[in-house]
Amino acid sequence: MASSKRDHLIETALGLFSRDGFHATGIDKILAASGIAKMTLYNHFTSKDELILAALHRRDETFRNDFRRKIEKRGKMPRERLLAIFDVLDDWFRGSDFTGCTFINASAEFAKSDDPIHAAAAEHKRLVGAYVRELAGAAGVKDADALAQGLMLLMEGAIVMAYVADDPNAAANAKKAARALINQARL
Amino acid sequence: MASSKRDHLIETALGLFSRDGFHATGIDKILAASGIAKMTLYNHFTSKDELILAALHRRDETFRNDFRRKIEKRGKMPRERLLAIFDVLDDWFRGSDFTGCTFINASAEFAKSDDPIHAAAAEHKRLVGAYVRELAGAAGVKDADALAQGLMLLMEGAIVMAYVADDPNAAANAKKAARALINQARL
DNA sequence: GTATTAATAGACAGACCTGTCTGTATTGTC
DNA sequence: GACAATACAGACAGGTCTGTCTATTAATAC
Repeated sequence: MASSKRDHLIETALGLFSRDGFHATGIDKILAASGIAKMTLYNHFTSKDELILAALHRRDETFRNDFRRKIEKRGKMPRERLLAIFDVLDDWFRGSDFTGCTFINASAEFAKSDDPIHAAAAEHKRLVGAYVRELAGAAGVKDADALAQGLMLLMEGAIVMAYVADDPNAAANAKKAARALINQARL
Repeated sequence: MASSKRDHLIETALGLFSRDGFHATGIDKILAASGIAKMTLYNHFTSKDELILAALHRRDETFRNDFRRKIEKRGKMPRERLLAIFDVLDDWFRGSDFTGCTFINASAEFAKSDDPIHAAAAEHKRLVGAYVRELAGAAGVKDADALAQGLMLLMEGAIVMAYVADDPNAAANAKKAARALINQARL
């Protein structure tokens, strides 16, 4: 309970950062949207960057939890789950609140690779990749590393094509390519 | 000659936008880096957004020209060229000035899909996709559309993994997956 | 050589940004 | 009901941003 304001700030900030971008979202907008006073924010976070990091951390956790849960609900067999990835992406892309990958967007705005925000984005991708690797491993293919890397590329590519190029078939196309990769990985 | 200042502004702005981001690059930085007066800039462009659009247009042209030239130098056979895509990407990623895809980054900062800047990014991806489709068509596979879409996903995924996740093998991994897609597309 | 055009430096307005400060009100705890 | 912690509104400082304006200088054309 001690951190209900903190939570509310993180959630509000995350929504605005995702929708409008990080630089385009000022502290004042977050305060107005959340109805929280400025000093309360600076009581919980030392700076805007720290709030951004907290928001990304929150997003990483909820994203990966939801991702895993939805995939494992859609398929029981490892091979099904590898393909289910792209159905989950499809749902995500088609949602009215789809604003691309917040981590890719964060990396774009905080370009230096040693920026903590950029590093948080890299870590997110590493963790998602580890989960895909886990799924590929369970599928018992010959080279699970290579398959996982290939699927990860298709996933990230699908996000970009859906968001930047506004391609409504990005996830379906990626699923088709993923099927080819999985078939080729047999043995 | 009439537009040497204009050219210089575009080149300077493009470099700073790519390296530091669009919002993080103020007009004054561009002026200082180019040694051009503010009124000269606002004589050639009505606003910063218009300069951004001009810079993206320049980047689109040079990128696609270089891309095509390098690919067609690396391979003569259509199938070779499809794979050469990923060698060209590899060189790009390894360059010391690699800052991700300027268009993906622009989309992140100008999130609204009806923003002219976002639209310019979408158009760039469409044009690159058309070129890949052209290469796939020349390779005489069964479903050239599907192959081109699959390769495009791998390309965009490689850019993201190289830039966001700092994966030095992104292009090589993508090439491996591309080979699998091409092999499966036979006939 | 003179008229026109283009570029210059730099001040300026007005808006927005982050982060600090003050003094008051509200909350939860004992 | 008293005390401590938390949150409040809102002013404020100091900086940055885009875009405008002015007055001067350089280049170009006829």
